[in-house]
Order: sequence, then structure tokens, then C-alpha cells
Amino acid sequence: MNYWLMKSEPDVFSLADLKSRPGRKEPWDGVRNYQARNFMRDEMKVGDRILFYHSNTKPPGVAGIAEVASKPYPDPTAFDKKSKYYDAKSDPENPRWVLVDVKYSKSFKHFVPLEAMKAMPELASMRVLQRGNRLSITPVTQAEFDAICQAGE
DNA sequence: GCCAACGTTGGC
DNA sequence: GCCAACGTTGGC
Repeated sequence: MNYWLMKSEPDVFSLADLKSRPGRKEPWDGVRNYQARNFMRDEMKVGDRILFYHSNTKPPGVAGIAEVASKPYPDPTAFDKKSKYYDAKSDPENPRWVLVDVKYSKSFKHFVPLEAMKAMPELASMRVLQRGNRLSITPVTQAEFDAICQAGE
């Protein structure tokens, strides 16, 4: 089993939004970064656990847990001319962008703010805490995952 | 294949 | 709203 951190702007899509979706599931569409795509395409497995991170909000931080709920498949928004994620260069015969479905698992009792994460020695090498990190999907270690869960409960 | 220009991300 | 950091694009 692998562990991940996935960022979402809560104004656009929050953990509470995921919880309220039918089946508590949602396709993680709109990823237009190759590294993030490759993680979904090549490394994610159904059942992998996800730290659901709220970015671009006050305060930013981890709101709770989700899990990978499907194998990778082509991102339909890339072919939808009305979508803001439309990509004319993605050929339906050879899709450029893929996604996985993400399923709600739980909301933390205590939101874990970025500021608190920075103060946790266990998270010193965590990717999302490194300077200049912008990647919306990053792998995390089990130790990092456990430390954040502990802080959240 | 280099690299400047540009657009985006995301904390502050 | 600012701006540093980073990824992508496109001219050469």
C-alpha cells in the first residue's frame, strides 16, 4: 500500500464536498501536470490512502483522509470543449491525461494546519513542506502519514 | 536543445 | 494582492 498527499482548493472542491458526493466518490479530474499524472497512472493502487490537503485557503493544511477508489482511466474533461480543463492536444485515441477516482474516508477531529506540520520533526523531509513545492500530488511515507493522522485525531 | 518569456501555484 | 518558484512553450 502506498500513501499520498493530494491538494485541492476547498473553494473549488473540499473534503466535505467529497463526503457529500453520491457514493462519497469523485473523479480527480483536471490534473495537468505530468509528474502528478504519472503518479496516478503508474503508481496508485486501489486502496492507497490519501491525505486530503486544503490549499490556497486560510489556513492551509490536511483536512482528513481519502483513498484511491479506481484504476487510472482517461480524464474526460480533457475532451470536453466546455470544460476549463479542455486540452485540444489530448487525442482521444491516445489520451494525454488520466485520473483515478477518490473516495472519502474520514475527516480529522482536528484540522492539521501547515504551520503545525512544519513544527513536526517527523515531517522534516516531507515534500509538501519543501521550499517551492507546487506539485499537487506527492507520495508520503507511512511514518509521515501516521504522524499526521495522530495529530488529527 | 537552449533559454527567455510567460502562465500558474500557493503561502503569506 | 504580492511574488518566488516552477513548469511549459516556442523561437532560434
